[in-house]
Amino acid sequence: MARMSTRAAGRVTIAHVAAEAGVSRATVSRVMNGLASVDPAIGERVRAAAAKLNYSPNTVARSLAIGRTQTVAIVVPDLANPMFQETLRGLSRAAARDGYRVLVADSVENPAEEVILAREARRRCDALVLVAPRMDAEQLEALLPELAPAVLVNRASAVPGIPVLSVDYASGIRSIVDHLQDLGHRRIAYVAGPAASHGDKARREGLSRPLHPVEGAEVIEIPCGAMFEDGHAAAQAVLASGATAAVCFNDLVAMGLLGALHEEGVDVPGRLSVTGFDDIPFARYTSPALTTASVPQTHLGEQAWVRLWALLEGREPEHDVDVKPSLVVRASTGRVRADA
Amino acid sequence: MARMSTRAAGRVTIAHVAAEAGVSRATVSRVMNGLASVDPAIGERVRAAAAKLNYSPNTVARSLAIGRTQTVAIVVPDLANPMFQETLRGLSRAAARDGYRVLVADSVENPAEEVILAREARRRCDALVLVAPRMDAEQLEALLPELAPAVLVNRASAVPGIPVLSVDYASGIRSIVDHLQDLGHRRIAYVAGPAASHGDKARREGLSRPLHPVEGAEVIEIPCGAMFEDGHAAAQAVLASGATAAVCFNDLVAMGLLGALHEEGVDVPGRLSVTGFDDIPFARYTSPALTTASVPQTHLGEQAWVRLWALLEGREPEHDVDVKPSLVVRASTGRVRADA
DNA sequence: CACAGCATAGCAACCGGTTACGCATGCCCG
DNA sequence: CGGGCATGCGTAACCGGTTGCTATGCTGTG
Repeated sequence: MARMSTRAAGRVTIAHVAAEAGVSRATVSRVMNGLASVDPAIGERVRAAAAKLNYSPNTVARSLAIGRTQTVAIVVPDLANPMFQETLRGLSRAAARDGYRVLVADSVENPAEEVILAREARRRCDALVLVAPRMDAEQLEALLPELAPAVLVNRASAVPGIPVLSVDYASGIRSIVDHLQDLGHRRIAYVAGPAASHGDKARREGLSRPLHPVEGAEVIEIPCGAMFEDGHAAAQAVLASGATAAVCFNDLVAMGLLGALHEEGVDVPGRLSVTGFDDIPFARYTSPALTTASVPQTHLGEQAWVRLWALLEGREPEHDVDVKPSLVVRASTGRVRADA
Repeated sequence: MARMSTRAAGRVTIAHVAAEAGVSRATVSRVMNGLASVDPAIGERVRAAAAKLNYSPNTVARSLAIGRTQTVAIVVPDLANPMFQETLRGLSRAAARDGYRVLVADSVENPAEEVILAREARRRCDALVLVAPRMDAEQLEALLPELAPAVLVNRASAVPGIPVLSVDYASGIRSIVDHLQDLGHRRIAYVAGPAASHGDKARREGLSRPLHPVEGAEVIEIPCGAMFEDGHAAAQAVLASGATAAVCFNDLVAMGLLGALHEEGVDVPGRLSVTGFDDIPFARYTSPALTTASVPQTHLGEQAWVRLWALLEGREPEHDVDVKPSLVVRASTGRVRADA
């Protein structure tokens, strides 16, 4: 049985239009692309023929001929994660403004798959945005050159020609810790992320080098993860740690923790202050609203496009970006209690 | 200056491999596609040549030749909305399992743009998933035939050959109202969605035909919207209405409302019960956890793929789906207070 | 031993556009 | 009035694969 396909049975091609208008295919092509040096009268005849036949050019054929697909790919580790969704959205909207479309590939948190996907996605498109916080650094360096033009989001690398958009997690964490210490907190729990992740490593670094060292300050580390459930499950350990504040790996973990604390009847921030990281859209609407460090992920997606666009146009891309997250104080943090 | 492009300077083509292996391009093609009737020895030589030259076939050229792109498009009104993100994720993962990739197009809530986008996206791909809750019904019917193969998500239509995956919003709302009435609520506020949307119309229908009519029951309608801010802004109106329960258009509105109520110090569910709709991943982690009607959007995305896949393979797609949302009772609803 | 029949690889057309090049036409100007 | 040049369109090659048809060589059989 015949497969349904792009090549639908009676699909009208440029040859049909040419015949209808009584000109050559070349002329039709020139008219469709608005190229100069075609007689206005003929141009009109061609447009009329195209309209009559309801012609629209075959994108694939065009791509093959001109060597560009007008499409870029983005590879993310998990489409369920709000951060990557934001990046995708920023990229998609920015690219759309320049007439480009976006192909998504979700590696479902599988680093091995990620390499395959990146290669394959890149081959289908003109350029690639790679978001791979878990990928082994060495493997990444080896992979990057063959992906160009490409940009790397959310982690550092030093491959020439590959723009990097990174987030200064350490500085973000420091501003959070600073804020908590200002409120009098001394014993702080770090509800940690996935051990293998670049982001977790960077956050630890921030914890170990406080901005304004304070007498008697200490950080207790609590192994956790990156999702709601992880935060929810970590509640007991956090409470048992004797900390007066919990600095969570990200907003999802913080929300999971908040949920568990609410179920336990623990007062936030009275008994325990809680902070997140990322400032996902939902962070503003938790109860209490979440204090967090804002990472402008949508903006990173847009900036990724700006750089890809420069590379595609043969221009020099703008300088790399290293965003400093900004502290957003909401209701989930408060002054440490006198009796604590 | 030469543009960077898919056609990189020294890109190795099938002709190079053929030359290297001392065979024709046709033979290389057959080997690469694992077609029968090629001498094992030659097959090995070709594979060796391909490996040596690091050859990988040009996807665009292949697509042109075989008339398939192995890509499907999805058009959504707003990539920031968790519901559409879920659909995208379900689609993307299911399609990936069958070797297909997904192109996304975000109409940014612009119905006019939506039509253009859908046409264009469809032309680049083998098939289309259309999520267009706001699009005018007449326009939709006119558009659908030329999009085939395609499936329509989240709304009804009767164009033959276009599978539909719809959600029975009315039934979902009825189960929520039922639940509230069981808890003793009589005066219920409906915090409404966008007037133009298909979903809002369907929900109203559910409200007007309760499952188990109850003496003295009444519904007060409060105009609102579909986002956090809308729900947040509607808090005063809800409180002023004298209702003991608020049925929100969706989870986002409910979360906005919960946030405002928390700020006002209003006890939920003591003073006011609140329900959402959709059961987005965050609904479980609000405080209090949100009672809502669960719409399996990821599943819809997967089912969309199953049907597209059938159409692409020339098979008869499975019957249409009309999901009945299931009530998920959490902590944001409770028995009406005696003194209310 | 001759010939039918089959397995295998190459030729060439094709997918549907784009574009370098060349030819024909007409205009300007010497 | 003729040469030069600009303009405008068609011819054909090309993008990089796939595939129907055919030619060749080998095997098996009568």
